[in-house]
Amino acid sequence: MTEVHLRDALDTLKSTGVRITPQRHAILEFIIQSMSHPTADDIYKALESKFPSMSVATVYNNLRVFREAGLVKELTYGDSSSRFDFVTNDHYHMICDACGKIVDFHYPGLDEVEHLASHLTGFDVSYHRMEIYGVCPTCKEHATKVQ
Amino acid sequence: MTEVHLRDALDTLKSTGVRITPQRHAILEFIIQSMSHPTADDIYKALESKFPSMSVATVYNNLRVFREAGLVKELTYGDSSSRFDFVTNDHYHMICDACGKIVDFHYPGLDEVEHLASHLTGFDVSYHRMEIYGVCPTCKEHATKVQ
DNA sequence: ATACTTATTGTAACAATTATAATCAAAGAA
DNA sequence: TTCTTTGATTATAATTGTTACAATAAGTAT
Repeated sequence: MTEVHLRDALDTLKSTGVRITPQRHAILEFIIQSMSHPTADDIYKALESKFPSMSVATVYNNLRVFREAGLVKELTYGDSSSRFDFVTNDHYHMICDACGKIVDFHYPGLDEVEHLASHLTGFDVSYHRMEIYGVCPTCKEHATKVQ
Repeated sequence: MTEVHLRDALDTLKSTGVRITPQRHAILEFIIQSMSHPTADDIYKALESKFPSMSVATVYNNLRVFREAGLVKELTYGDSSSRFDFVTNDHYHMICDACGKIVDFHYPGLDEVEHLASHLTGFDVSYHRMEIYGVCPTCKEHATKVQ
């Protein structure tokens, strides 16, 4: 699964004339196989043993390249730094208010909402995103133990 | 309408023991009557004629106070700074990819999605947010003219 | 090989936000 | 009232995520 995604992603890059460097390959691979919506710094730290001389700027540069190619989405929440999510099929995010963990879940597209919104506002809709906030099972358990 | 909201908000603050200073009153009033989801800097600039000596820190401090009291929500998008939205009844945001304008629209709560997500992930849900992206009527018109 | 383009690196700059310390204002107790 | 305490504001320094820039390195094509 991961391999298929990676191969597709590399094809997409190649077809748009973007050179595939070892750094780019590694960053992309990390985002795809990591299920954790990493920050730029997460990626930087995860790869520094493999690429000791890689600059943070390279991570940011390439995240921008990937974003422009439509391969990753940038997620900004209240906390300091952006998280990056590999674009596969439609899914939404469940975010724990206590520990910040992000869990994906799938739901059939909210076409009806998009249509209504478009009708009400006159916008041409391109996409939407949704986040649900709450407390994850682990934090719930912890909270009840603490009491 | 605005006045009612402001009075309610001040009551909420009073009931939680938060002192209502002239700055707080002005910031709250501005957020409520402004329909534009202002940034901290927008608020600071808008009030500097009224409070020439007010510090940016005061704006940030009080936005945090209001957020903790549940009066405002912080919205973070890709762009640099957070926007602040007075909490009234459930609504979502339509955002223009071209000019960044944010337009509210109302939609009956997405209870079904919340329930499914809760069931799938085991989270206790507290709330959700959704943004729809697209191109606003003004930018559409402009784009066609430019061609 | 040579020239040309593109990517990476290292570092400086920037901008939003937060932390800190000092001053100021309000509220309560004596 | 005056004193004391608490909380708010101010001004500024520090922090942090991100971007800009110039120099170097690596590919690509002629």
